[in-house]
Formats: sequence, structure tokens, C-alpha cells
Amino acid sequence: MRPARPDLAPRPGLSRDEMESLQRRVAETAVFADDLPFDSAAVSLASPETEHQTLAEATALDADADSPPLVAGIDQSFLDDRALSAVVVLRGGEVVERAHVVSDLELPYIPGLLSFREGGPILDALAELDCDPDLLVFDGSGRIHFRQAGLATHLGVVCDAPSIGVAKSLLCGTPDEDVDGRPEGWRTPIRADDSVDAVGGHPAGSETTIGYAFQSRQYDSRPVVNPLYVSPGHRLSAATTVDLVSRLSGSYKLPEPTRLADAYADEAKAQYED
DNA sequence: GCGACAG
DNA sequence: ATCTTGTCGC
Repeated sequence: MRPARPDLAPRPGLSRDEMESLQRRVAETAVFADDLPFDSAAVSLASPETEHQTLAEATALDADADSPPLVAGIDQSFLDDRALSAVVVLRGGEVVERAHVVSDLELPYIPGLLSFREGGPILDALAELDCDPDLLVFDGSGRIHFRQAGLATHLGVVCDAPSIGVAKSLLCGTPDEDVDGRPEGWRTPIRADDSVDAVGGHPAGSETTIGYAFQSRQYDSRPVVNPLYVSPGHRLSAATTVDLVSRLSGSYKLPEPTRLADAYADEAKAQYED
């Protein structure tokens, strides 16, 4: 898939101030409301065959009118100063395409500036795809970010595609309720706090919900599982974002697109280890 | 100055 | 993110 807004793409060579101002522009461009070219209820892990479709229809790279949306999971693994960016695309419960690329990293990890370290490599991996995903699921935050422009928001805006951020820990914001030891399916809003900047069109008062803590999985008499922190990337409301992550969750803590991309990133990594 | 911080 | 053995249980 091709960047719709290459002018907003994260470039590693910028100064810290330039990176932060670019993030403010990204946040102003982002749409934190549902603007989907498909019905969110059509997103599921159900095998297309059980949804009355032939395997040929389900795996065709050209999306025909009523086939389930293409959902891409993106994750990375690392080798010294290189990143392996992996993408796995699902249609229903079936993997229809995978792609990966290895790139040199130009920046260290800096909280709040993750997209400038990993964004370029990820866009390169997305460019390798033959298909055009309807939804992008990133490993990291979207709107749950100091300037409301985390990795999922930044890349969602650059691609102008609906996107979601799924993080394993909270970058900023405050959960409405205590998140410890909650049952499967439980969720609570993450509200903007003093560390979250207001953005034109996107206020950040303490009443603003920027994401959700979501307990996707909980096992019996096993170490307590922490919740996921999901947030809208682009063209999605916080409520629909949790709903979609819930629909994409299988038997594991991470939603299936992310889990598969994670496994693929590790699998492909072995081929580049010296 | 102090604390907090996705991957 | 990554470095890593064993251990419990379905």
C-alpha cells in the first residue's frame, strides 16, 4: 500500500522540536471518529468458509464487494541496529499475505517518539504488500500519546487508513478504574491527563477518552494477566476501536493479527542472524 | 527539581 | 524490544 500523505511521514533526521511539531500536525489531521469503508461488524476471525464463501473468494487479493475486510497486523523484532518489520494480513481467520523487510535503525527508542524510529521501516514493509489492507493494527499506542499522535495514529494518517494501536503497557493517560485482576471482556476508559496536549479539534480535557484498558484474556489460577491498552489510530472512535480489538481476539492475550505478526517477525529474524 | 515514559 | 531455564498444566 502507498502513503497517501508522504509529506507527513516520520523522518529520523528531524530535530526533537521538529518531530514534536510534526506530531501536532499529524494529530490535527487525524480523525478520531468512525470513518470506515466497511462495517465493523464484518470484522471477525471466523473462517470465511463458515461465512458461506469459497476459499478462492476468501483468499483473492482483490477485495470483492462483500468479502470480510482485510486486516493487517504489524510488529517488529530487532537485530543489533537493524529492525525486521513484519506484516501479516488476514481476511476473516485466514492469512492471505505476509511481507517483511530489514532496515537499519537511525534512532534510539525515545518514549513519545517511537514512530520516528520504527515508522519508516514499517512503511517500507507495508509497501511490499500486493494487497491493500482495510484496517491496520499496530503494536504500540495511537491516541494514547502526549501529543495524541502515537505510532498507530502517525502511520494511519500517512496511509490515510483506519488504524488501531494495541499496547501492552500504558504510555500516558489515566484509567477510570483500577485495572488489576479484571475478568475477560472487561474494559475501562483511559482519560487524557495533564501530560496529554490538547489539539485543534481534539480537546484533551480530563473528560476526553483517548483509549481503553481492555482485558482480552484471563486464565484460571494462573498469574494475573495485565490488560491491553488500545487506542484509535485514525478514522476510528475509541469505542469502535475496543470493539474491533475484541472481535480480533482469539485464544491469546494479543489480538490475532498482532500475535501472528509477532510470530512472523521472530520466524523471519532467524534468517538474518549471523 | 521530581516523576513518568509505547517498543 | 532483548537477554534466558525450568516449570506447571491442558
